[in-house]
Amino acid sequence: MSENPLELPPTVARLWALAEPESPRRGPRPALSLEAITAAAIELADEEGLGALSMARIAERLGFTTMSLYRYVASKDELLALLMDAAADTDVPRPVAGEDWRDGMRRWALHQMEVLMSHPWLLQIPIIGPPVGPNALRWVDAGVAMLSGTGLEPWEKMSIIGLVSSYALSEARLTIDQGSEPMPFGRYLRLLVDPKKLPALAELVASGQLDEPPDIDEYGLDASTRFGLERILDGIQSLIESRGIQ
Amino acid sequence: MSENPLELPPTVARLWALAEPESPRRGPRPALSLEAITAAAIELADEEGLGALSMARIAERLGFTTMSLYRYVASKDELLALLMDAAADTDVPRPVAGEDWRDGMRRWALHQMEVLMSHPWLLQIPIIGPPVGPNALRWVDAGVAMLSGTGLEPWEKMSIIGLVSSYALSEARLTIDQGSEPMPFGRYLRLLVDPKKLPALAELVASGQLDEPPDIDEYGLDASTRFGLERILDGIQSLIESRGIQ
DNA sequence: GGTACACAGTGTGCGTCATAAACAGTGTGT
DNA sequence: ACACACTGTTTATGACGCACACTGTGTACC
Repeated sequence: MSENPLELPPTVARLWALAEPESPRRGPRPALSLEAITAAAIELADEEGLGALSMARIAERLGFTTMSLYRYVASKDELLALLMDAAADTDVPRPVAGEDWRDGMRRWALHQMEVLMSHPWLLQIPIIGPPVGPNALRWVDAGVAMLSGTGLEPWEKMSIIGLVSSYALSEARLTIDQGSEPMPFGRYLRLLVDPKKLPALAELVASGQLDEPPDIDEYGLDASTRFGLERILDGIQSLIESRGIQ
Repeated sequence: MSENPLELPPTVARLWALAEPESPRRGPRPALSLEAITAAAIELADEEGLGALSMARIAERLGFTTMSLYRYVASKDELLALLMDAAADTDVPRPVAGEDWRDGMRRWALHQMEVLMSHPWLLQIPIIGPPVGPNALRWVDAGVAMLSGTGLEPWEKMSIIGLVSSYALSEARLTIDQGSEPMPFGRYLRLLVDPKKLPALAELVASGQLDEPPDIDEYGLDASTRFGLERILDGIQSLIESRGIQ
């Protein structure tokens, strides 16, 4: 493992060292690598979910013993952080000629949800770190690129990236969770909402609209998710227009 | 434990049974209660965080042995679901005369973030269920009440509640996580962003705006969080105005 | 070329965890 | 009076993350 000249926190240093090959050292050649470990872990999680992702199970899948993994990662938490970035190692949506910022941002968000939902276990990882891995920053850069030409301030662009990302994450999580819920939300409401105690909500329930089966699109998302995204994009558009640009 | 005439999933049934006293049964009087268990658990989590929240530690705090808790909850996961709803047992912001929908929604969101941030361990709970507990639905009802008079469709109101809630949750989590991060995000970017690989992001970094210390308000929130919330509210406003109401 | 050293991988064991199952005592129902 | 349902306890299990010591391997140094 290379040195840490930037004095980054250890996990972040390891995230970035992934991209740099090792120089030869004393001792036996490593038969394992961090890449192999993360690949096996992702495969296992994809097949059996986060609950199956123990150090022992990962090591077994690689044909090694549990403790050997600790030569490569400091802890399981560090491995999880590495997995989050590794799972984002996909093609990133880039601006297309003639496409406006809004269509670009929408595409960026939808694609992010798609990636998240292709690894549902990602959504259950109990730790959060800032999105500073190589892949995470590639995604951020692509999102920022979608906003070029909007005339917004740098800090505003960064906030927008955060807003849209967090929406993508929340909605991906919600979509996945609904898939395993024994009862649709609308039915819960119908059974539980007492008009005397919850009058505003009871009115919505009485409309019957909350009972309708979700209208699922080609991304696996429902109308509510699309609606929320458009509201966010409307809000950003409102700000851009107030700047008298575009 | 009372019966389940509505045929709700077990955890949801237990969430709502909290509000109904037990009729006398055979056997010794229970010396424990679900209320006592949840109160002790919240107290322990508030003091020591989610990591300290084992069944053994909760039982010890109550002066009982671990396995006794299982007379009251089916599993630790069920207890966590109950805790999520119990922690939301606070005063709920209600519409105020003369306040418009936008101010109401902002207040609703900010107050939600405040509650979430007062129990940071809530943000780390690895399971998600739909917000169908008694307290969760009280909050939802209050949010819906803020939207009365907007002329929006019931399903649209429900989507907006979801959008604003998920934003509150995301931002509360982000705020808490930043508090324990060894390095500010701006500094990570300055160290890691190579203009050749990440040109759009590098431009933002070069502006210097991402280095500025966060401007924290009385809710403990930064400018970026407030900005994102206003964009969401702008988007909703845009929709309401497009309906020719208000 | 020989020896010291750093390294990779293994084996062992620890403390902690959630929870199954059996047990003992308690209070009601018949 | 006895059967039964209930509360809380005890005992034990399998699983987990990871500390630490050990063995064998390949390089660095003299």
